Amino acid sequence: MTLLDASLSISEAAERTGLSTHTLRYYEREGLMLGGVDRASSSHRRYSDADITWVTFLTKLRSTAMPIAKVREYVDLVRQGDASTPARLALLLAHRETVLAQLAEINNSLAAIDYKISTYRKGN
Amino acid sequence: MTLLDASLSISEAAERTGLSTHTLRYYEREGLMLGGVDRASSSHRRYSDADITWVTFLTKLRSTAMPIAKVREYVDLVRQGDASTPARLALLLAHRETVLAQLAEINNSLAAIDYKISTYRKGN
DNA sequence: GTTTGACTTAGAGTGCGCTCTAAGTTCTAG
DNA sequence: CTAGAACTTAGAGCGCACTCTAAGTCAAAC
Repeated sequence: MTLLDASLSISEAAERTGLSTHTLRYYEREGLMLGGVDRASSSHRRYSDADITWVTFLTKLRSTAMPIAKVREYVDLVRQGDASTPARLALLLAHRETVLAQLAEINNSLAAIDYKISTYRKGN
Repeated sequence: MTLLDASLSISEAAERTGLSTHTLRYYEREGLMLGGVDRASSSHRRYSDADITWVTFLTKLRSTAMPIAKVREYVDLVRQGDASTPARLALLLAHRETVLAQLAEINNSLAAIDYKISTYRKGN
């Protein structure tokens, strides 16, 4: 098996993505990897650049509170090939709206917190 | 018992705060109410304006991902009276930093999602 | 070649924040 | 006065996203 490509062990992949090895395996079990992750020596995982790129994007979806189930929907669309591009676009646009709503709510709450901070600074 | 004050039943309080009655009772059990909630007829809860104001602020803390345990810390400080004002200020300022970090991360992820959206629009 | 540590699996366990249930009590409308 | 809705409690249950465990296999260094 050539290791000349940029493939990584699971612990290296964990380090590069900021996830734990447990979480990487969990995501794979949950069907969140686009294709199967390659195996070296027919057992240890080898993460390709494409795998890392995908996991990185996946963490962007997760960090904007996309549920695992919706990530899986997206993955299923990707697996269906080019024909699903409009559906993927629609899914991401819908998610974008929920992210904007999140941001609005957090900013709104932050304003209330800042107001309270200002009252404490003034000495109540 | 006078009902001339603006006190609300738990279902009215739920409606005004956007929480469920279950959640309002849960918060109370968890020690997140500043004082005990008044009781009418020695059993049913009556929420005062101050209670509603507090619950509203509490939801701002929660919607910015402050854990229940930290909200309780804040509540405990409030119960200690004016002497705890500096500690409360410090707690809120620290939380403010985590909120700013949250916002930065979400915005960063949103940029990646927007980029992906743009590739789908261009036809990959 | 053997040790040490990283890897494998299936499945159990955890922490958080609710959410619901059951059995009983109280309020309100007619 | 009575029916039905809303309330009470203590405690069990749930959904999500991990996180860990156990028992075993594999690999890199000596």
